[in-house]
Amino acid sequence: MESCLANRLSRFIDLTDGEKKFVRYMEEDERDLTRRKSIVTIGDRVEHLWVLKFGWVIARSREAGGRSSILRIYLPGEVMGLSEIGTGTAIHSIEMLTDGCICPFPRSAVAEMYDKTPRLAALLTSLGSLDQLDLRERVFQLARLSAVERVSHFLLTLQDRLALANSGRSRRFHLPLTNAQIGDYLGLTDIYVGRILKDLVAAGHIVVEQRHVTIHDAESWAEEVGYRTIFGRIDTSWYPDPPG
Amino acid sequence: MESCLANRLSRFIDLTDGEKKFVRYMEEDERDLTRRKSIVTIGDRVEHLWVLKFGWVIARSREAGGRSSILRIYLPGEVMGLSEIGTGTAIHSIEMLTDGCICPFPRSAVAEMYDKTPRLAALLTSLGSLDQLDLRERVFQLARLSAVERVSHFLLTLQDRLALANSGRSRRFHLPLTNAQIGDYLGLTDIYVGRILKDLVAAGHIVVEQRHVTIHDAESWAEEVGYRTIFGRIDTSWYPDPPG
DNA sequence: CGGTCCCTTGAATGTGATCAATTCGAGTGG
DNA sequence: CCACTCGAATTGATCACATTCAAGGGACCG
Repeated sequence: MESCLANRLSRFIDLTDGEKKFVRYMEEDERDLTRRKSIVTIGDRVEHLWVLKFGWVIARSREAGGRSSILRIYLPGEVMGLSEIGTGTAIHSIEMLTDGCICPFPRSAVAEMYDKTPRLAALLTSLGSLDQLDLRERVFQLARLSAVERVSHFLLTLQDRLALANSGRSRRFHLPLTNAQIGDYLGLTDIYVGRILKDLVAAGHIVVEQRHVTIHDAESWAEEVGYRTIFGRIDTSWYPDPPG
Repeated sequence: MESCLANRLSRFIDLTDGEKKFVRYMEEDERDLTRRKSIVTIGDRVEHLWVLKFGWVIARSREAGGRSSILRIYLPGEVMGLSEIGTGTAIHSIEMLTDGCICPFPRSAVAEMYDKTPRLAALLTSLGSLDQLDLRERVFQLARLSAVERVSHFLLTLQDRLALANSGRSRRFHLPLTNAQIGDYLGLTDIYVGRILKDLVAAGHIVVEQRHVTIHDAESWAEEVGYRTIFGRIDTSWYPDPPG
């Protein structure tokens, strides 16, 4: 099974042959992109969704006054473009954070899904709903958590998400973001992010070397900063039966 | 047409008879609720979606340390529960902000929609996508805007959203939120919200009396604080054809 | 009348931003 | 092998936006 989407979706439901075929069709097209390469520019019409095969991708808002923030970090296996499907126009940009590979498939394929593979359609709806939960958590964090808490939650969440992507939690992971980008994600300045990371290292929570982070005791750290994972399983009980 | 959902959906597509019937079925059940009445408590299983017929509703996150924030304000005609559909479990609470009326319909009805009224399913997907856009904008605002800008954007956005709900923009509207609640929505303290509102009044942007706000010159104010509406139309071009 | 809820005002405090200078490191070209 | 550059991390000093704490006032309601 070389399909990373099938791989990911299989965590939730056992795909039928028809569904597998459809997934393959969605991943038919494949594009390798290099770091900083733009996928969507603000104002673009968006006629596709994308599966991110590997690499990291960010969605960013740019606004007046040079202020902008990173709205979403996409990890391998995730579906990109769900927030643009409604309007068909990008109000945020999407670009490669690292080298990587994406599989575009037309938005109209979603219409087909309703008919041919309704469970996949339901799954896509569920993924959109998870994106909403993540955004809500971020709203809370930005609104009510201190800078230290935000950085801590950020790293702990990343560890959890990477565990999902790589099917296996590891204490050490690659973090291809600059301090400035972390700041854009968390609503902080690059300088302050640097100071906080230094403090966290001093406190013995993490080790940082060459864009790699090692988390020492995730459990107790999570406890300390009030972090709890939100990646509960998807509930498929309401899904329609697979055809055939 | 007394159905507010049908009313709302009709802004996007002309409903067929079959679709109208389905919408009516979704709104069959109807519950009047009073202010502060809880609809969903954190941890609840969520087997329904709801259409808000009238009144205001808020989704709130509660966390350790008494800190919490308001994640979503639902206005009449909007669909509630889209962020819970994926996990089937509430990690945020939902409660009435004012007296109002909601129409619950089972999540399983969505599965039916894929088959019977795929365009409604697509519309629901689109609505979820709009919710994402709104959340993304809020992430940006919380991350990068000053308190004055946040309050300004908040009021201007509300005016735009109410215009959609009431089909008609008006300079004056009811704002059933306390300063503390506005603060929970914007990541500020009640006290500072009060000060800012006072400043905005002094600057001649708004008038506030008895929980009612009048916006003087929305255009120039929006210009001044860099606000732009994100409520672009829904793009239905990819929707499947209606059956029959 | 007391009680609750909400808004208001003032003064002090602190978290995180801002500004500016330096250091570090990887890559490049001589 | 050594200069050079460019991007990023670091450090110190200062500043300000928003919070916190505390007290008082107004509206509503039993």
